[in-house]
Amino acid sequence: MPIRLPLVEDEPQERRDAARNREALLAAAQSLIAECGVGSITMEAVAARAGVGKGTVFRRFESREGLMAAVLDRSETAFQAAILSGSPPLGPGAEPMDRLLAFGHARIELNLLHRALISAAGRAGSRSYAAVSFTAMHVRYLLGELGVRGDIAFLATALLAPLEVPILEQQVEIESMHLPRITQAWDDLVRRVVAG
Amino acid sequence: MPIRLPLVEDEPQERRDAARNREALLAAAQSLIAECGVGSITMEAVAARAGVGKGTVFRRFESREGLMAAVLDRSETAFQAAILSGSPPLGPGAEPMDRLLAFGHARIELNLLHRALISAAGRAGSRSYAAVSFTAMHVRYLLGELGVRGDIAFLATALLAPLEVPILEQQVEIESMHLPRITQAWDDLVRRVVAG
DNA sequence: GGTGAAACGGACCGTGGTCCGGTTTCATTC
DNA sequence: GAATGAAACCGGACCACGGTCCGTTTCACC
Repeated sequence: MPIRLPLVEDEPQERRDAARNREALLAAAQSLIAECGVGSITMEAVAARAGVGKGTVFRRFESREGLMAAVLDRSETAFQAAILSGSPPLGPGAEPMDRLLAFGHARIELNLLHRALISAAGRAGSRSYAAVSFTAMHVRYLLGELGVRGDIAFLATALLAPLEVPILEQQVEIESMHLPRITQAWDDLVRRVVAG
Repeated sequence: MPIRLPLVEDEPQERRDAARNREALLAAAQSLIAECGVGSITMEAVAARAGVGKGTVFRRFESREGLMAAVLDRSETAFQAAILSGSPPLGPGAEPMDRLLAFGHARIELNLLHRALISAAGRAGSRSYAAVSFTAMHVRYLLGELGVRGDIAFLATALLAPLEVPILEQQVEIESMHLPRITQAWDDLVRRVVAG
């Protein structure tokens, strides 16, 4: 029997039933979302499908937003992996400008694809510390590589802000903009910002 | 007795009791918000203070968001008036660039000031058709005056997006940016976009 | 198998939102 | 200026769902 060494990132140690329940809950949530849509699933339904009590759901995920954020996390992780170690131009190896534009296009499509889930995740979701951090850091890094002068942290935020779900939704639904126009206009914005 | 001519903007005619109740509800909401904060007031409390039933609140304002949006509307109207007919540089008379920068600064401060209310108003609030329309139209107009080429509708949105409450909150609370830095960085963004 | 800590579950609560029978208001008519 | 009828409004009981609480059960370790 292996002795459990207390490593650096040794979290408070998740019990086996807890881990099983978390997996069951995530799977239940995912399948229910696929069936009924994000908006019309209830926490009680998720708990029932996972075969646990409602209290357990809130113990694991804090809130509805927390659960949604956890579900969202899977695809978001894949996206991060594509950036960190995927193929160019999204991944490393391409010119910074190409990477930046590729990033924007991917982000737009992803945000539109998961907009219901992202909205439901609210502040716990892509806006959460880790996700914002990663996304913002990546854009900041690319802006740095491009030799952009000025308040890079704010400029990164400014480039990302129009890609956020509420704004994208407004463009698509109220202004009747379509995807090609948005991506093209965003490219133009990037070039203006980079050109300085 | 004056004959009621069917004017162009003749709405379905609000009954006197309905008007009275709407005023009472708005006043009640405003005072309750001032006392307890936006987050902790309930629709029932607003109804009680206004001396009406809960059903009436929802009849008049559709939803919690709708009520918040209605409360917000007052200061928002004043802001619009300041732009349309106030003194420069916010109002007409100044150079377009000065007006644009003044607009941004005012918008930032207003969004931070009313952030709780704006968030509570959600999609029914400053994001609503009329408000977005006005704000976006004004920025588009100024960009046009400045001779900016390109997709002006998108560029206006892109300039406005980083001023939205969730992003502003993120900057202030997580990134620890302070107001002067934000306004200065936004000015820089504007100049880059206008310079093309 | 004993023990303490952690997780479980479902009854319970508060609040946003709906519904519908009763009431008020207002234009019209006399 | 009183009667009238119908549309609009009112109110509070009611519902659904997110979130909490706490007695009970399970787990990991000894």
